[in-house]
Amino acid sequence: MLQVATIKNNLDKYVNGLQKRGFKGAEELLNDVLTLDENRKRIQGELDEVLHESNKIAKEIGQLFKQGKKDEAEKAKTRTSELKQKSKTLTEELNGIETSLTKHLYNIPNIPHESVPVGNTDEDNELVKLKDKNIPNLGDHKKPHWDLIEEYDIVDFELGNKVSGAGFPFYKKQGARMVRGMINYFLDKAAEAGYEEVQPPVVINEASGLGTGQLPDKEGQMYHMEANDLYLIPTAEVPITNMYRDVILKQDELPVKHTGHTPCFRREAGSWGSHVRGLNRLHQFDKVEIVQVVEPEKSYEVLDEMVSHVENLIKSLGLPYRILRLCAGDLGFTAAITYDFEVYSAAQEKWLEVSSVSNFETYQANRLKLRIKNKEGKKELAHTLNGSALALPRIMAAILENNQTGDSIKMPEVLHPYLGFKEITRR
RNA sequence: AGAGGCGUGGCAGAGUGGUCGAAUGCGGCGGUCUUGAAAACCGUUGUACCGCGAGGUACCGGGGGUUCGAAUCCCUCCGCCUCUGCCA
Repeated sequence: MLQVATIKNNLDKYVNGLQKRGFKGAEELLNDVLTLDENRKRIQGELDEVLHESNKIAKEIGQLFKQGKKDEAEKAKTRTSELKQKSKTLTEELNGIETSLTKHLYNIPNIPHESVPVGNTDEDNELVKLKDKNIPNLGDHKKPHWDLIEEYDIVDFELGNKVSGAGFPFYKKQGARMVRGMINYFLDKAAEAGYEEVQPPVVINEASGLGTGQLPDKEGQMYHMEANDLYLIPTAEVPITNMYRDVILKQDELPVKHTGHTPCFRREAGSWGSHVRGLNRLHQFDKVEIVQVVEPEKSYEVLDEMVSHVENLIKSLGLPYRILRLCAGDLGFTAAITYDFEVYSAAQEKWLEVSSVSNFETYQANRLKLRIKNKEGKKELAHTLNGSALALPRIMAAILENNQTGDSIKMPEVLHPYLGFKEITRR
């Protein structure tokens, strides 16, 4: 969430930033926010005065009772009724303004970093790096992964349909082992890079959803359990980042680096089509996430560090990949900048997004009330960042397709120790 | 799930209607002393908002209520503990 004071001091910058995103009516909305804030201050001031007055009288009454001057005390009571009425009115007015103000702020996205390219759709995303030399020539054996998984019996969508529904597959045999192996590999690599492992809950409350910005923006995209008013997490970002909600970090606790594996649940409402097949899009998938909380001055340096961590992971798996800097229009609600990683899946001849790494600057921290106490003892909002390292199903799809030989599917060497086999075979 | 108890500042722990933003201890910070450190002693030490400032307001798990006045009384929600029950 943006800070009112910052909006006020940088109105043009914020208007431009939102317009860059294609956000309609930015100027009007921001002006509304400023007006609401002005009103808030004014009413708060009036209320404070009224409360001051009635506090004073209440104290006097206390004194009078103590001195046994009951009559005078009773008389003083009558003076407060008008004040009470006034404070009630003002409080209601204030609550109304504050509700409206937060609602406005909740619905304003982050503004893009200056390096974010202009654009409206994914076609305007900027290609930062392309490593496609190792795209295999599959020749005669060029089966998409949805055929391969049936042939080798490693993922079962039918079974998933029966037990849960579409988009909830069973991984079987060497497929199940592959999932477990990749999770362990990714977690080990994150640990090597200094990320402390956590295993967070996979359900979150409303406050956490608001904290990282999934709510109210993505309300309809999360599974909601009404009986308990809890949500299934769409990413480990939510529980892990919310570990630091209402926290003031000391300098020596920084940087905060966490990694965690969780299943991720997404309703993907409205995003299904004929182009979505196999592992390309699921309602439940596994992901290893990396999260950092850092000082503002260091966040862009840290962003680069996270980008290269993800890049090294993909490289180590031997997959062709490209890195994109998302254009303003394609940027997530809370992000100031995002790098997407895509791997090339050679049989379906498609680039698949497998990671996105983002800097949220103070946007989440402001909602989370996540602050840093700096050397001078002053508190400032932290910067939060996160990235997928990595999301599994599409990685799996690319490995299966790119490494098929006709008789087997070769596994990347780095995974061998994690799998207990070097290739997937028909059995 | 049922019964009972509890939820106070970084921590521990007083406080059952006014003088309480809150005793006391520990911890933290500053100082005295010391070659240095410890101990001892002195001082200081919550957060947010408004205001140039003086100062004001709010906050004792969350929300609501009673009252001139609430940490204190009532309602409700959440959480924790104990016992009973149930169950990975």
